[in-house]
Amino acid sequence: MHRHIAGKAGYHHGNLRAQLVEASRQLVEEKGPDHFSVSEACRVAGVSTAAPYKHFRDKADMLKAVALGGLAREQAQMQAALAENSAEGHERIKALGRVYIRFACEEPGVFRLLFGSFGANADDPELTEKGEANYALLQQEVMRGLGRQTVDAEVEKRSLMLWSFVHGLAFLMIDGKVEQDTAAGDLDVLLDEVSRRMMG
Amino acid sequence: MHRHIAGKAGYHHGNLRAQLVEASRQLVEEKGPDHFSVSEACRVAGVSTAAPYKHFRDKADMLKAVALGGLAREQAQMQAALAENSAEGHERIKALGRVYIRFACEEPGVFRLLFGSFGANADDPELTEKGEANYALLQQEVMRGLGRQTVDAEVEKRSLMLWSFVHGLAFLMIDGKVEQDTAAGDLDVLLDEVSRRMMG
DNA sequence: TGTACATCAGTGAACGCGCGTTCACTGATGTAC
DNA sequence: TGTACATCAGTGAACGCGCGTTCACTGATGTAC
Repeated sequence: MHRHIAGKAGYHHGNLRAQLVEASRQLVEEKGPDHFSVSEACRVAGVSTAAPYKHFRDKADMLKAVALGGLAREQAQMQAALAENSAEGHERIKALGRVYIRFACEEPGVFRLLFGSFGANADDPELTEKGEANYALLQQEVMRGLGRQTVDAEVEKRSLMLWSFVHGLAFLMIDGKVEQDTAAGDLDVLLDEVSRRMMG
Repeated sequence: MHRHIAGKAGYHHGNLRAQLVEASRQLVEEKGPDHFSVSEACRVAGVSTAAPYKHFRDKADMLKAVALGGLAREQAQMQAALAENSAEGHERIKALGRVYIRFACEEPGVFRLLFGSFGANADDPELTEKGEANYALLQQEVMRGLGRQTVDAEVEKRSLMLWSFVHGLAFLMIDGKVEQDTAAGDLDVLLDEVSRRMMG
């Protein structure tokens, strides 16, 4: 039996796919989605460079798995935030914004991966679907907040305004254009003010 | 005399630096800032791969030149927009937003280059300075719009809200999350509504 | 005006590197008898 | 329970590639006399 890394169990450990995804996630986080390499993921997972091709079509397919994981975590965090905030619609929208920003700051590499086509996953239908599902959570809250029954043009407009704001702020923060610490204290104030102005 | 490409004039044409920057700009636009390579820029400029090192320290230095060009164009466009809009403060802020979005859509590669550290130019003081100078143009208009004399905390907050919005929208558009065509028609409506809500 | 010379922007070949992917293989596993 | 065998997840070596950068060089230019 070969041992390379704690948690690996030799030839047939039946776990390699998950382990490669985790190694890839770490690397995407450490070095950014560009600079991710299959070879390095193999090194981290303690496996030969040919091993991934038993589980993934190619490099893009590995990155897609990492992206799907990110979207799943984001969704879970959004749903948790909504579960904790059975309160007023306005608070629920703020909570979603906080999750979006927090996710970007905690996983900037994966957050970047979700945007900008790395490995030609730009138009992958599965990723698009999951991404839109997460966005739909915001749209639902905006709909409720405006007292509408359907996602009409007005709901879409308000949702886009809110998304653009948190998306831009998230990128400015992880790109170092806005101090994360400074914004951390003011973040609540900012989110409160923006969501009020956008939903009012 | 050797001729490789129209516009080049052989051994000492005295123009190579500018020509390499232009070739690099084209490539950054075509392939994105990641995927930019010195070798390819040399091919486009019709010059040996060693030539750039007479004009640039390294790859990062070439990208920095492209970024500076981008910031200069952005600044020029912002100033032109302000010159055309001697009107109400609100209109001037909208005009700046339009420029920001238009620049991102016309030069998505360069726009990306200006954010996210490509070639470790993240904290280059010259780039930071020019970037902040452009942002200062927005802050000035916000200051005027609010009737303030100085860039105080409130001005900074409103400016950041506006920047975040256009920045996020710009990225969502160039990343294909929001239809550029759809948004093009609605863009004015969107900018109008947001700037009103943010400045009101 | 003509010549010797210093300058320096270019060349072209080479370097070492890490990459994504393929290949024939090997050995652990589960199943049928 | 023991054995033969099919399966298939792993190996390790190799491939061709494009990259960033360095090197000794070369030839065009401008200047001093």
